[in-house]
Amino acid sequence: MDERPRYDEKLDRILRAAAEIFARKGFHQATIRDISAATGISLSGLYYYFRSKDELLYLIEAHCLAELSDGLHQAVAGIEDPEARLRAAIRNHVEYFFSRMHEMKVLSHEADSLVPPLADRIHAMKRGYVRLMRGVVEGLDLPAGTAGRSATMILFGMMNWVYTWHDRERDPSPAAFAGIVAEIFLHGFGGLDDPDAAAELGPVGSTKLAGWGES
Amino acid sequence: MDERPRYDEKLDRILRAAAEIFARKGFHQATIRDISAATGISLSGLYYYFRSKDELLYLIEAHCLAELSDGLHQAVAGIEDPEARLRAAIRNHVEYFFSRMHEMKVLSHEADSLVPPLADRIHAMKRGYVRLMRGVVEGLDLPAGTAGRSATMILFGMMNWVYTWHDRERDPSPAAFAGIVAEIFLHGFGGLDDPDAAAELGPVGSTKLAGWGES
Amino acid sequence: MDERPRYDEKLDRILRAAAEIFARKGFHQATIRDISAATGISLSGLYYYFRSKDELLYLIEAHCLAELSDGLHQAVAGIEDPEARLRAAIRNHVEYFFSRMHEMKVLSHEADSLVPPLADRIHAMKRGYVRLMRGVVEGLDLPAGTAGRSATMILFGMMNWVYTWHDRERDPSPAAFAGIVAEIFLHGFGGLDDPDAAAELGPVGSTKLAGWGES
Amino acid sequence: MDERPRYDEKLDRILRAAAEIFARKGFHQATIRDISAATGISLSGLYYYFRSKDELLYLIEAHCLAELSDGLHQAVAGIEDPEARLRAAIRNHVEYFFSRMHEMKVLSHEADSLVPPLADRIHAMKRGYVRLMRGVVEGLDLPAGTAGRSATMILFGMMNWVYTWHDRERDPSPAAFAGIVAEIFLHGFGGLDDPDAAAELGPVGSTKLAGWGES
DNA sequence: AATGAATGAGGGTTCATTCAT
DNA sequence: CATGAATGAACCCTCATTCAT
Repeated sequence: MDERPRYDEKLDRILRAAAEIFARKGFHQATIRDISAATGISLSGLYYYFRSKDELLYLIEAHCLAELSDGLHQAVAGIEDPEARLRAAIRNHVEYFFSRMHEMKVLSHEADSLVPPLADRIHAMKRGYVRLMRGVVEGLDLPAGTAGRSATMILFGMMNWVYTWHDRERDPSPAAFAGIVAEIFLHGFGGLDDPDAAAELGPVGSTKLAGWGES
Repeated sequence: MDERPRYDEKLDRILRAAAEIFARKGFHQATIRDISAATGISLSGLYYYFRSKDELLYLIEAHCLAELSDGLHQAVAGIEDPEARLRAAIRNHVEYFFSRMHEMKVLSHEADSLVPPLADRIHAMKRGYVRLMRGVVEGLDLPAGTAGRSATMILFGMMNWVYTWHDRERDPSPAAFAGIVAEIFLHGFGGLDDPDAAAELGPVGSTKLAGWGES
Repeated sequence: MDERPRYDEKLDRILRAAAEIFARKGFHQATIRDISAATGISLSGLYYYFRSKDELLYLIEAHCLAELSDGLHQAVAGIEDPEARLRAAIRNHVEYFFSRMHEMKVLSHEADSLVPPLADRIHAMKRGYVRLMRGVVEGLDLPAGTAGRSATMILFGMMNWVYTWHDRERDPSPAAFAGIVAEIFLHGFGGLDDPDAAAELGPVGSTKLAGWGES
Repeated sequence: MDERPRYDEKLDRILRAAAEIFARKGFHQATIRDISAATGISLSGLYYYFRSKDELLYLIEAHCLAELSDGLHQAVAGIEDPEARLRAAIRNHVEYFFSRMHEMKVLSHEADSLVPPLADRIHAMKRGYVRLMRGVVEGLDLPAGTAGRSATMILFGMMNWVYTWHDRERDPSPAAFAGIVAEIFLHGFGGLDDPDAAAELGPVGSTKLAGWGES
């Protein structure tokens, strides 16, 4: 009576369609009717799978955060070297981000769109994930007094901002992008003269992005 | 005769109030009534100052982009050293961001909220500003083949993401933050053992942010 | 083959649960889901027992009216004295009302909630019952010209209104209430100095009624 | 900002139309569109005059209760004789009831349709009015121990039930009805041989009532 | 330069009911 | 007998916008 239907195939279809629409139009501009049209499920039929539009957003975000956290745990497991751990963590984040671009854009962009009951749960999950990542960052040999929090947030900025500018046909592949981010974060832009990393920076293409990245 | 009123004091009041509300609730969730209540100007009275809610967003964003670009030109004028130019450019961006946090959050967050007629003009201005910044980035001695575009976008991510996590009582001051960003971008996280930059990293405080930064 | 299942135990359970819910929330505010939750029978399973929500209301009302009429016939059978007949009729009505408070509240309150096909049958039954009661009223030695209809309706008002105010912990018992009604109707409020009737008027208690009776 | 527009002519028109519709279809079955159609005011235009459908019901009920209470105060002012006071109080109630039949039906029938914030205010007003009436009832020379509460509620039942059965073409006029109620309540049905009161009891006519009164 | 009053076009959500299994 | 899944038709309410004054 209180339980949602299990995470079955149909719910997954709905969640993916909704993520795509939320990513494209924004949560508040997207309508349940849009999702109905995209899935072929009637307006009221959708409410069998979620209780409210808010809960739909919650389901998308919670699912992603869970996968993201699981991935991070596995990615760093068994790695001792601090830099290697960080590279693995960045690679996990970036590759998951690209593999679930819609969902991650929504997770990044609609942080304030959820309200208290559900927002609290998402924030708790996010806090947990950030804490994990911060632990990895602070595992580096930090100069005394350096604030890991700011550094971690700057790292997230480097990675999460990607949804505003990255063009698949023109910009680096996920793996290359992860390498660049790690290199800049660890050694600065100068480190990029690594010929292997640089070689993966893609050629010029076309884009239809509206944000900062439409240069 | 067809022109909108000049940028007078009252319009400025409206723009600032609107920016605060758009930043807090998001453009689409904010209502003209909210702005009416915040400014004390009647609903219909507001329409003397802008033709539509979209134009209101446009006015806020255009004003900011103009100031941001002007600032950048002045900031780098006369500086020859590539690293010094970049530090100046970063400092200009970051300090303007903090001085107009509401407007810059809106500019960063509502990139897709404008539609064609007005969106085009904003995008053109943004493109111009990004090109300027990219020029500064590429002025560094870059390893051959390195993609300035990705590097520039990563730099913007480091800076613009700040609206999601920065807490004035807890996190670094604008100047300190600008220094950290420049240092990481140029020499990596290791560079932060610069005692002067590190010293400015603030102590722990309280925050009520909902995004990635609530660690 | 086309017939609804007989009035079996399970239907009775459904009817009682529905009456309680209809009484509490009102017919139109109550949902079939409420009844599903209250009975533990699935939404679609309920439709084996009734064809529509309207029919459900009909079944409740028809059942009550039948019992009410049967009771009245038996109550006055063999009584010759007009006043005694009236007292018996009132007692039957009041005691049945209290014994089936939910159903009788529904019958009293939802007179307009049924539509033509079913409404007609209920109205016919109600008419029959009212005619019976009116006959009893008019059996009294009436002053010439006095309208029995108005008097009968006033008597029903005295009795049926009870669902809006009566609090079991505070107000007279069904038997006492029936006595009071009969006394007032026959001899007026002055007649209440009958010590036996008056003695049964209950003490003050607590109530949570929302209507006229929450004094 | 918090105040509703004054009780002007247009609001009055809306309230009367709404009362008629609420009386006819019931509060929950009536739609705002019904009211829009009946008044000629657009759906959204109506919301300039009330904040919600609930508040609309509240406005109707509060207005009536205020007039009813004021009327009662004036009706009994300066009358010393207990029976005369009661007759005046009954007359006020009954005549107001008939003059505002729709509103009073709504007030009587939709006692549970309002929810906490607004319901509380209505209940407080109702309680005040009932207390007034009860005071008048208890002003009679009551036999020791007689419960004024039950008697008062029975009196209200005699009067309020009228909306379920009274047919203007067939049943007594308001004044006559008030006289009958007073007579029965004071001296019982036998008192009706008063030729003057009895003379006003109307002849038989047709009715389309669905309740108990369609005899 | 400003506003009170009004509106058309949705948007999220509910609900009685059905039907394949 | 019983149910999980689905749906069409509404319903309340909101909001950007307009226009007479």
